[in-house]
Amino acid sequence: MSKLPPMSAIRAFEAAARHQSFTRAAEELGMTQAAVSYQIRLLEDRIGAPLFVRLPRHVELTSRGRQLAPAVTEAFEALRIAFAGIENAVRTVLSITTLTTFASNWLIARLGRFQQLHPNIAVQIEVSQQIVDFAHDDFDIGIRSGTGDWPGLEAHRLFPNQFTPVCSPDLIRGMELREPSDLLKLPILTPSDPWWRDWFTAAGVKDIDLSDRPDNSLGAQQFEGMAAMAGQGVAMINPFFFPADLAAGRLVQPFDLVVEADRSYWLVYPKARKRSPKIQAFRDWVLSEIAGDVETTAPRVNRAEA
Amino acid sequence: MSKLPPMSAIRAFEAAARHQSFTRAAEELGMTQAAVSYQIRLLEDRIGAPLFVRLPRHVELTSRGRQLAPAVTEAFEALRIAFAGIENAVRTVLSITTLTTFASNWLIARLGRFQQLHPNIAVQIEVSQQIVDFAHDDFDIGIRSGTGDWPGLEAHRLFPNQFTPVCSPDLIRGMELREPSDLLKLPILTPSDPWWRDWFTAAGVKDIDLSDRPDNSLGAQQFEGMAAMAGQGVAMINPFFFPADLAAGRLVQPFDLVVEADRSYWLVYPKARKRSPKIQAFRDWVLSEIAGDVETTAPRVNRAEA
DNA sequence: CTGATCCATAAGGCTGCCTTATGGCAGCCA
DNA sequence: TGGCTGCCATAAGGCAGCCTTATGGATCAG
Repeated sequence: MSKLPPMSAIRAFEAAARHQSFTRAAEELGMTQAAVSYQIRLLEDRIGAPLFVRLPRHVELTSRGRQLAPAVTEAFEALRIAFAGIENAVRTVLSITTLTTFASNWLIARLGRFQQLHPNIAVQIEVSQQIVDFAHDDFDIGIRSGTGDWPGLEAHRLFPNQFTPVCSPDLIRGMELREPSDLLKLPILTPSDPWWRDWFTAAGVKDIDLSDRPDNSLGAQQFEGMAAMAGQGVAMINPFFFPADLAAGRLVQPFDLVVEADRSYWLVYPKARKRSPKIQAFRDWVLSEIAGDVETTAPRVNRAEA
Repeated sequence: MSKLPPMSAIRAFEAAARHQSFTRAAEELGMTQAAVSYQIRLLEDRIGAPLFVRLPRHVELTSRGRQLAPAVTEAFEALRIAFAGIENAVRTVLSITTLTTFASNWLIARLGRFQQLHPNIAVQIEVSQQIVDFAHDDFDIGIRSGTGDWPGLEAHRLFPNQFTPVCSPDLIRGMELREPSDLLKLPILTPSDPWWRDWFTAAGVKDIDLSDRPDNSLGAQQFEGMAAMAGQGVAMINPFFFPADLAAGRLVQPFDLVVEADRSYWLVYPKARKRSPKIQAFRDWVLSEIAGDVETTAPRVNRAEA
């Protein structure tokens, strides 16, 4: 394969051929006329034949120049289109990899507001339970659970991974719930969830056995919460997923006790891409949404056992 | 029009994408792996998104890289083809602009030998009476008449522009030609040629009048010479155009007197292209052909009046 | 004849790019 | 398991390629 002449020279030629003018080409390329003249001279020396005929006050392509110019311009046009496409995609497509829980319980319902704020950003969401490696997969933003120490990643804490039982106020109206164990009198939604055991343990109720209770396994906390609001029972949920319902009283916490894992939800992205406008836009939006959320009451927190 | 990223970076990307390896790309481009890494980093920063995923022991294109690579490779392939075509044409096509006389009386008949010597060089001949400006028209070599002082052009003197009467030996067999004026007893081919007047003047024969003689105006000296060889009369020709015929005696010079203009035939080409192999080949061939020609006798020369 | 325009050329400086050197990482092989 | 190897990242440093500035020539417009 014959080696190409220096790219900068080809580029100068392409612009000069299009404009039929070194001066105009220099303007387009953001350099001086002398530089274009130099580059084209370079290319002509390399090829071994003149590409431009120098006439007073203008230049014309020689026959060889005319032979070369269309192909070169075409190639550059293809490059321009390709890079414009990429740059456009980079600017307007925001790809997010997120945990299922965060997607279904928080993100999906609010994404519309983000899109209204930034109608020119198209959001692509990939839901995945395993933490993706930004070095392996090319995502802009990730939502993940952990302790926040990922090297090379900028991490913003969203909210803790914590749980507390909630139910509809109607379900317990007139009931006297003095102790956590009183909850056992009520229907338990998804009793197989290990958080139930952890919560009762933290509440001082040991060795409860929920195994004989009917288990619906609704799958997403969002559904648990909805079932709870419908008065079907007590759900073990992360209150951060239901700030509005808790604030409005559609859901109530019979006990303040909240059990918290040492892992939190984090929004992360590569440190190197901190300046990307779309990343900033999404990060700022998520953080402001959450700031709005936590204007609900801050519950008492107990740390879960490892 | 969005500005393209630096060409050197695009080039590095193209090679790296093809090889799926920075090291291999560096080899192809004749630089180090570090340089390729630097250039690709540059491009990624410019675009604002990674193009390669760095994995242990190899790299892979990201989705955006995969989107970009084919278009870029295609564009470069087009450039490679275009430049290969030009370089091939420059190497193998030799374009000559030549005076009509030289073409018809000297060059055409001998060109076959040059092509045998250099079968890979295609010769393009443009015949033109006016001197072309190498700055205006893109010729490799010119044959022109003059004094040899053309700025910017390398000039090789081929032979003088000189004339002398010649005829077939049969035409004058048994005749006694003592003085130049004796030629007037013979048929004069193309008596309207001003060289006749000049020659007779140089020979001391003043005020001849050839205007009443039949004028065939054969047009090319080659035809004049052929007519003379056929015994049809005396032709005024440049002996350098008939070295072989004069050497073999098919044409004879009744008088040694040769009239010479102050202009000669020159082979010229731009000084800047002195190193071009095809130009060297043609120049050397022409000069050696002429050196072979002038092994004929050197005639006595008189300078023509201005 | 003067000014404007466009290109060529020379001189000079700077910075962009490349090289060298080193380190990390992971697969490979014994 | 541990050394070896292949591949890439990164830092430091230097050099030359390239660009700018300045000037001149040529031509055209007015």
